[in-house]
Amino acid sequence: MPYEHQKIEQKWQKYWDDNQTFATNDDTSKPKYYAVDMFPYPSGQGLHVGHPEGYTATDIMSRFKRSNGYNVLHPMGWDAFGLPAEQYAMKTGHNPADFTNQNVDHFREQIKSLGLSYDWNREINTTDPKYYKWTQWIFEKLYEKGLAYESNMMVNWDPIDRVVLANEEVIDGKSERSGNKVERKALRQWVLKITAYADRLVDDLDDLDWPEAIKEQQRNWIGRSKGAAVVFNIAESDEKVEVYTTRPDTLFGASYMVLAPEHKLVDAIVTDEQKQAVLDYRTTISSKSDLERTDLNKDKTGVFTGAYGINPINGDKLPIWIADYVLASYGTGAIMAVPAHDDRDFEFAKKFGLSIKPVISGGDVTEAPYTGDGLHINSDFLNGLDKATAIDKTIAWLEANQSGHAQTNFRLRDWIFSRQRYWGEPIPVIHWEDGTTTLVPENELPLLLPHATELRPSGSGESPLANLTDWLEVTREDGVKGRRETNTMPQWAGSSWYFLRYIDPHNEEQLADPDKLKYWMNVDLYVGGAEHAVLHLLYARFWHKFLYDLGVVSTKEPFQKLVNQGMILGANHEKMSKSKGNVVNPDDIVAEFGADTLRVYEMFMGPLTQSKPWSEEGITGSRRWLDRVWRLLIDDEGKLRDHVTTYNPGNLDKIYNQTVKKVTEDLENMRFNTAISQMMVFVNEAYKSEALPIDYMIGFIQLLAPFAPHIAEELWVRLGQDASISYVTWPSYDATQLVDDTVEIIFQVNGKVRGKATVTRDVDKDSMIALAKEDDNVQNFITGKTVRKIIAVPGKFVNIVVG
RNA sequence: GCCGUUGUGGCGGAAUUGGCAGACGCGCUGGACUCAAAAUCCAGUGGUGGCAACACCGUGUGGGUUCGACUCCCACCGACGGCACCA
Repeated sequence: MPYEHQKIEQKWQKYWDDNQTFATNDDTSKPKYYAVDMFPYPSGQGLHVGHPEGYTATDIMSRFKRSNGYNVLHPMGWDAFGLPAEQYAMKTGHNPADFTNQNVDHFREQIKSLGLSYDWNREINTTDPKYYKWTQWIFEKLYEKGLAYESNMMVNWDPIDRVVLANEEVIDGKSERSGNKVERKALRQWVLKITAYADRLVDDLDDLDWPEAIKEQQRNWIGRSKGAAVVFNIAESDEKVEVYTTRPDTLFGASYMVLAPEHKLVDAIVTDEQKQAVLDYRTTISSKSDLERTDLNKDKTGVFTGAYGINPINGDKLPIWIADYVLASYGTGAIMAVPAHDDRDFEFAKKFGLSIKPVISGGDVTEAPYTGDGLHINSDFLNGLDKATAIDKTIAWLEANQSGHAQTNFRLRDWIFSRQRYWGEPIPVIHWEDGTTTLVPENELPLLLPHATELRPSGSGESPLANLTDWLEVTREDGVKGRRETNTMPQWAGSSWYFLRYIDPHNEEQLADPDKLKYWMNVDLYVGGAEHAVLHLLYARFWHKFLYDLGVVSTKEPFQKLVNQGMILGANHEKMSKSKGNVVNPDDIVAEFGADTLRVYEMFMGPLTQSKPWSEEGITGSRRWLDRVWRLLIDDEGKLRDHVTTYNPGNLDKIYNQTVKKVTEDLENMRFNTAISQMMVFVNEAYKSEALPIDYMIGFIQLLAPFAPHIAEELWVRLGQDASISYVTWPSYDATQLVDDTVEIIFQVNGKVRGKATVTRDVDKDSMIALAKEDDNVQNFITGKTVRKIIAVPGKFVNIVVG
């Protein structure tokens, strides 16, 4: 009887469901293992072959840990709010909730067909009011602690359709949908003060078991820098400008100043002659995106304001310019320009004929800026000092003269938390006509998203919720009228804490039970795509730290170990996409070859963390191997083959024990591709053997089970074992079987292999050298030459150096 | 431009601590089975030369360290991903 994957996979999936094999309890007597996949956005496209890669990896680890006596929590859920649903709803006139639920059902069915050992009783959905009640609750806590505030922030604005656009909806400065030219416009937004946690978000990275590259990206994103704030008085004015610099030591070299065009002080200091030029300049840059202002335009632009700043250290009068290379959102939105020692300032100074004054020796600043270290010149009391000393001395001078102070800055900006969208968690806030703002009382949460039959833009830049007057307008007991917040939360909100809810998903009283949180946190393994390296992981860490401060969770960090799976590319080595026609649908693979084949193939393709191309031949190879495993044990009539016996002639002892060792170690390190390769070697050896000792077959099936659980369960019972394999103790190996009495050693001459010999394991150095010298081929290379040196490592090799 | 990742047979990849480069799979070649084919099983398979033993070349390129380098160091080139003119 051939290997019938469809029958077998259906049978065991039903068995696991009926027996609740993977339902997890809070048995705290066992060590715990918490494995989480980054939950998917249930798009209308359905599952992609990239999804099962990470899911299989965490599933293998979960199954492996169950066999090793761990209490394993392995859940799945849906990140189901999001822009595509809203766009689709606008286009078709449907409510996003309806087809989102259909998409979720489709995803669940597809994921279940892969035989993943999730505890489906813990399934969560970010759009479920029982879930988002707690998302709203966290927001309210943030608000109460002063970490959520309203502020005018720049957004992408379509001036004709009067809607706010996401960055991804803006293509070449135009709206993807309407084609209208997009402007930057300041709009009232809810903002979360993530910058209050900046130091901790950097410092606590050190203890995490994350890829170094991801940690580095987070550090760069947060961008902590140490420098100084310097205050410049403005000539013929009472105003002052504060600038931020990482190089206060170059203060004597400052030759002009630049304010961001949006800087508050510009209007106050601009002279009448320059007013029009400043206005015009602002207009030209207003339509530019950040990208256009920076990367796409290498040619520096700017306008003189007519005003001058006074350098506190030497009284120099410095012209004040505005230029878009200075950003309002970083530092103080103003800089002192030292063109001799900064690339950008140099370029700007050259273009506009501003003076360039060297204050550090080492380069030729008529040619290029010098940014290296060196002794200071033209700098009064700093002359002759190096960079570090001069920085300290300048800061001391600034502080003594009330002209500045040491300052740490972050590149990280506060998190714009509101979206002008319908399909998101409502922000539980009411704006009253008396000018006050209050939270929706905690006992009234969740604030439900009202059902909308037809979504229309509000026309005011507000979300479509502004059209729903019944929901929008509220009246207090004292008759004061109010209006609900029409902004909703971003998709990042629900995904910033979902791994906590899995721990206690049905709790109506609190976000999750503290004792359960204490037992299960942190997440021991978190797997997902590298595209979330910064934003999602940073936001989730921020919320977690906030919840830690509140005493809700007892750990500082949410994810102890993080692994990023690589991308699965199309057969042409390009990213899979509909337009390229290289998309592979996992449903087709499961139907034709089976889920076990898909799992084995995706794990065998290469290291989990690397991108690798899909191959049609590759998948058939994996299927062929599972066929081979089946036929090794089962004959044409569907019976266990007679050569599976209790008699052990010993010829498989070594390879079996090697295989158990290698697969176990590879699993511990998530090296799935080499684990599978070792099992293939074992099967190849088993095919050559007359007798197959049943104990070895049982052990082998256990090794196979995490990778290909359905076929493993089936062969397991056919080997006479009780169903099911999921919690059976992992096999061990006999280390004494791994060592041979003899070893093969190699003979080298000048580092090149010239011969080999088989010797007893405990052979000594001298006899190895003697054997080497006797070797015919070695003699070809050493006779007539002087032996200069001999290196011998017992049991490994002899290297004779001749010259 | 900057940052990150990455370069090994025809292809995916292995070599975990500096010690036989190419495990395993795909593909290809040959054999067995078959009337034949498919499937399956067995064997071979980095390149060049040689009947062979074996020799030379070979891990993106050029240098270096070392008895010995895919592995360590320096410089460069290509591919992929991300993006901040961050003062």
